Formats: sequence, C-alpha cells, structure tokens
Amino acid sequence: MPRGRRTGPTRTREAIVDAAQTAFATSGYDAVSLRSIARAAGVDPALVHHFFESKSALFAAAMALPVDPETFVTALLAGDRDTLGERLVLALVELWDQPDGFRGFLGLIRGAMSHEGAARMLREFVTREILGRLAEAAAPDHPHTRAALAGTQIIGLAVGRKIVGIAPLAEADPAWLATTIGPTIQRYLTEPLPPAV
Amino acid sequence: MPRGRRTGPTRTREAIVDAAQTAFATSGYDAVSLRSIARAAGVDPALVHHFFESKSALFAAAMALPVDPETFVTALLAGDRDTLGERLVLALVELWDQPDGFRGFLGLIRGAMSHEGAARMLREFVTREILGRLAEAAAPDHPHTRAALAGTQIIGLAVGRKIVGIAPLAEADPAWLATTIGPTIQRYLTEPLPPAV
DNA sequence: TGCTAATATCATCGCGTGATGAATTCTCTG
DNA sequence: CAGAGAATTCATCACGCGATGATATTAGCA
Repeated sequence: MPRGRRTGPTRTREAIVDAAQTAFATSGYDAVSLRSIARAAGVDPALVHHFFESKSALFAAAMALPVDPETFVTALLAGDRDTLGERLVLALVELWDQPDGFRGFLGLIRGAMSHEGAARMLREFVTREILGRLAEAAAPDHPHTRAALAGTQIIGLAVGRKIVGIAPLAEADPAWLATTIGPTIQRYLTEPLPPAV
Repeated sequence: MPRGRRTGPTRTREAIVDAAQTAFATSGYDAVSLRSIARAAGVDPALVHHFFESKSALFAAAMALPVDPETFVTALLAGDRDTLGERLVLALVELWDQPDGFRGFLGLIRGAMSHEGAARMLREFVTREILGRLAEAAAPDHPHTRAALAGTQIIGLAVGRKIVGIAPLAEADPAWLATTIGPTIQRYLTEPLPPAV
C-alpha cells in the first residue's frame, strides 16, 4: 500500500468506529483485537492508535449511541402513561432488531461482563438516561429503585433475545413481547413498591 | 521446584477447577488465561493441560454446578404453588450471595456473552434444568415459553445485582427482592399468556 | 506558493498467550 | 519388588497482542 495521506475527503475514523461497533457487539471486549478491527475497516492497525489513544478509548467511542435518548424518552412520555411499559418494550425490541440499530448497546452489555468501565457505562446509561427519567415522570417515589428494577427485566430480555438466543424469545414477535413483558415494566415503574426492610 | 510426582495424596485437579471457577466468575472467559489460573492454583501451567485438553474443556468442567438442580427444584415444588415465584427469587439470591455459592453460574453468564459454547450451556441449563421443570409443574401450557420469560427476569437480576452492580439491587435485602420481583416470575410461570401472533 | 498539521504506512519491540514434548519422580497393581 | 502409568516440571514454539516511533504523502491555511 502507498504511504501517506489519501487524496479526497476522509472517512477512516468513521470506518474504524463502525467496525469497532460491530466487533464489540458481536464478541464483547477482550475477544476483540485492534488488529481485527483494523482489518475489518480496511485500515492499518497503527491508524487505530492514531485516532484513538487506546483500546478502551476506542471502545468508549464505539458505544456512542445511534439514537438520541432525549428524543426516545420524550416520545415515550408523550403517550398514555398506563401503557408506558408496553410501549417501552416494543420500542426497544424494534430498535434492537434493526441491523444497525443498537449494536452499541449490545456491545455495551457484552463489554460490561468483563470490563468495569463498560459496566459503569451500562449502569449509568440505563438507569439515568432512560429508565431514571421514565420513572421520575411515571411515579413520584423511589425513581432510582424503580429504574433499577425495570433495568433488570430489560437487560435480561436483551441478553435472552439478542445474545444468548433463547429460542422462544429470539423468534418472538415484538408486539407479543410487548404485551407479555410490558406489564412487568409497568408494574416496576408505577405500582406501589413493598416497603424496604 | 523439584520435578516429578509429589508424595502423598493429590488434590491438584480440584485446585485447578477451583481457581478456574473463581477466575471465570470474576473475569469471564477470554480475559482469563490458563497461566493465571495455574498461578492462582499454585501449579505449573503445563499441568492444566495435563488434566484438561484445552481451555474450553476446563471451562466446561469449572461450570459444573455446586448445587444439585434436582434437589433445588424438588424443594421449591414442595411449597405453596402461589408463592413459587417469590421462593425461587429468594432461594436464588441467597445462593448467589454465598461467597462460593454460585461462582459457576456467574462465570457461565459472563462466559455466555462472548463464547457460544457457554451461551449454549446457559440456555440449556436455565431453561431446561430449572425453569422448564418448574414451569411444567406450575402450569400446563407452553412450559418452554414460560421458562424463557422467567429466565429473562432471572438473568437480568443476576446481571444487575452480581455483575454490573446497580446500586439499589446490589444492596437490596433478599427478602425485599423476593417480594418485589417474585410476582413477575409467578406471573410468567402461572398466569395466562397473551396468544401468539 | 510554502509550511504545518492531519492522514497514512511500515518496522519493530516486548510480552503473554495456548500448546507440545521430553524428562523426572511418585503411586499402585500384581 | 518390578514395571506401568499417573503426576509434575521445564524448555520451547509460533503466534497475536497492544503500543511506539520513524517516515511518507496530502490537505488546508497563510
């Protein structure tokens, strides 16, 4: 390959992030090498280091979300509060099912299993950016606890459907999942909680 | 170190499995090296290969469960069917909270994120050995679907409490979790499901 | 036009990896 | 008490890793 800068506009950085998203979402954090990302992006390995200080910096960049959480939450809150759970499940599942829809989120989940930084990102993102705001708007009391409870069901669904691939879930219709699992979320977000012990 | 077989009875194999369980539960699959396991077990790396054909064979051996599923399930089914969900959550959380209680299961979850073999083990174990049998006993229809639904909530709880460490969950009292999350499991296992689409 | 900064390649370092094979010492059976 | 087989160590292989630094080419601004 010729050395030196290519002529014309440049998309290399984007290509690297793109390849990294796919790789992290597919294989987690440790199993992915910078070299394999560079290969997938059609790029020299050293370029990855040129654009991103380290592997973990690239990981953080790749986890940037493809959907604006603000818009997402606002749209959900605009509808009927009694069906918030169902609509959240439906929206998430459809998002995950898009080929490029939520690669970042899946990578985040995978990464969180073995990487404390990713675990922190997942924790903060799920409970603060999404569920925390929904819980605050939906019920006055204990928004953090409600968000955490709903988070367990959502993470479990994501793992079961998109990562582990438990058959009845992986193939289930999104609408069916919404009517089946939605009420669980609804309960966690809005119904009275047992008193703490 | 002197070469050759040590005098006296031998516990090396167990030491290796033990160290592997801890390591896999703590860090997942890829991030764990055979050498680090050998180091933790106070053993020569080549010994690991002597006892286990490969890293993945060791992983499989390490995932062998510390609790007999048969006994576990039977005990749960002996109680009141209406509180099955609560009792299951309570039993699982208390099991996970024991220092050595469920290292294997946590490793399995972590490993499942990046390792297809582990994902298969998790899938089959959770849905067949535990939840499948509970669902069959608790409700006549769609045991597989019910087991999968309950599985999402349980995996999500395990991830949230023991891996990602979402604060309100990680510190919550087991009994409180049982009364809060138990009804979700109960619903998935026993209440009428929406018709498939 | 000329200079700087951004983009790109290449060569290489040091390290840890999983795996293998030979050598050594012990245990156990007959 | 001999010999087979199990348990253990050591030396080593080939490889892929993340990272670094030198060098070449182009873009964009003065």
